[in-house]
Amino acid sequence: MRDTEQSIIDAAILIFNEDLSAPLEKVADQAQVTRRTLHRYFKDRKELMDKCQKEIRRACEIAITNAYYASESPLERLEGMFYAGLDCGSKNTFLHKLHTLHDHKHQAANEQCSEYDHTFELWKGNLQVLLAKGVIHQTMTVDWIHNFFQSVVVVFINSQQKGSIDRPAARQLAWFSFSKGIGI
Amino acid sequence: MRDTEQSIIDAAILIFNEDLSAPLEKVADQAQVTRRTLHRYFKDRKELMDKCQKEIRRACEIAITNAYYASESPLERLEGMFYAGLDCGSKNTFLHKLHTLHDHKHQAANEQCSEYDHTFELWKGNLQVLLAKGVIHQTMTVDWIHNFFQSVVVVFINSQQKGSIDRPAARQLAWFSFSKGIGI
DNA sequence: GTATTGTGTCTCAAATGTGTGACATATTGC
DNA sequence: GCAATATGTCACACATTTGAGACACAATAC
Repeated sequence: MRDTEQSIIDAAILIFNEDLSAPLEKVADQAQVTRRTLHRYFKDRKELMDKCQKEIRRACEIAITNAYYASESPLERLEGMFYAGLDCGSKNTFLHKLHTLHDHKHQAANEQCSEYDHTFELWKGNLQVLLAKGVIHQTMTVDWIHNFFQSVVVVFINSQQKGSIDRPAARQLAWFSFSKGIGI
Repeated sequence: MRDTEQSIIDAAILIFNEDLSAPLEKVADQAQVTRRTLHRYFKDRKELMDKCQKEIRRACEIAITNAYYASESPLERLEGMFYAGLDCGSKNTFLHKLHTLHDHKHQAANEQCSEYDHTFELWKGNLQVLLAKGVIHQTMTVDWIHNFFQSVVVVFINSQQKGSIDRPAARQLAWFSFSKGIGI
C-alpha cells in the first residue's frame, strides 16, 4: 500500500516535464489517486516540486556515479554515463529543463542550483578530460555537449513513447548520434 | 503602433513553449502589454494558441521551402534547410513539442496534425532521398532524424539564450553535431 | 476478530485565472 | 490642434484550481 508517495512523484515528473503549470488533478490522475490523497502527501505544489527535484537528483546522481566508477578509461566512462543518463529518462531532462528556463537565473548561491551543478560534476569533469585529450572535437564546449546530451535523451524518450524503435536499438542510435555529434 | 499582435504571438510562443499552461498574464508581461490588451487581440486562450500555430507554420514553411528550392543537391538542401530550421528557433521546437505530447494522438484527420505534417514534408522527403542514397547512416530512421533535428535546435536556442557562444559559431557547432550525429 | 492506517467522497472557503465593460490616457495620422 | 485609434486602469462576474475538514470504507497488521 505504501509506494503511493513515489508513484505521485513519478507522475508529477512526467506531467510537469510536459506542462509545468498543469493542475494537480492531472498529476493525481496520472498517479491513479485522488487529489485529496495527493494533498495528504504533499502540503502544496511547491513541496511536491521540491520532492520531485530531490528524487530526480538522487536517481541521476546514483546512476551517474555508478557509471563513473565502473571504469577508469575516460572514453568508456563517457559511454557508461551516457547510457546511465538515458536510463534516467525524463528525470534527467526535467531537471535540466528547470535550470534552463529563460527567466531562470542560475546561481551557485541558490541551493537547488548548486545541487544541480553537483549532480553533473563527475559527468562534466570527465568531458573536460576528454576535451583536453583531444578525443572530443576541439570546437566543442562542455556546456554545448551537456545540452546536446540532454537533447539526445529527449529524442530517446520520444522514440520510446512512440514505440517505433525498441529500446536496445534506440540506445545504440542515441549513442551513435551523441558520440559522432561531439566529434568522437 | 501596430505590431502589438505580432509581439503578443511571439511572447506566447516563448512562454507556452516552456510552460503550456502558463497564465495569460505571463504572456502579456513578456509582450510588455496589459492582459486587457492581449484580450482585445485574442478572444481567449484557444484563439491565441491557434494563431500561434498558424504563425509558426507560416514562418517555418516559408523558411523550409525557400531553403529547399535554393539548391538542387540533396546534401546542400539538407544543410540549407537545417539552418532555416535553426533560424525559426523556438517556433520550430514549439510546434514539434505540441505534436509529441504524451497524450497527443497524432492523426492525419486532425487539421492541425495534417498541417504539421505538411510543414515538414519537403524536409522529410529530402531526408528520405539522402537515406536512399546512403549518404546518411543506414540505421537511422526519418523519425529519429527529425526528432534529433528538433533537439539540436533546442541546444542552439539555449546557447543563444545564455549568450555564451555567438550566433555564427553556434550555427556551425549545431550543423556539426547534427550532420555527424546522423552519420554524414 | 479489532485496531490501525490509507484512500475515497463530499464539501467548502480561499486563491488564482479569465473575459469583459466603462472610462481615462497616450499615441498616431492628418 | 483634432479626430481616430491603441493602450492602460479599474472594476467586476465568473470559472478553475487549491488546500483542508469530516466521515465512510477498505485494506492491512496483529
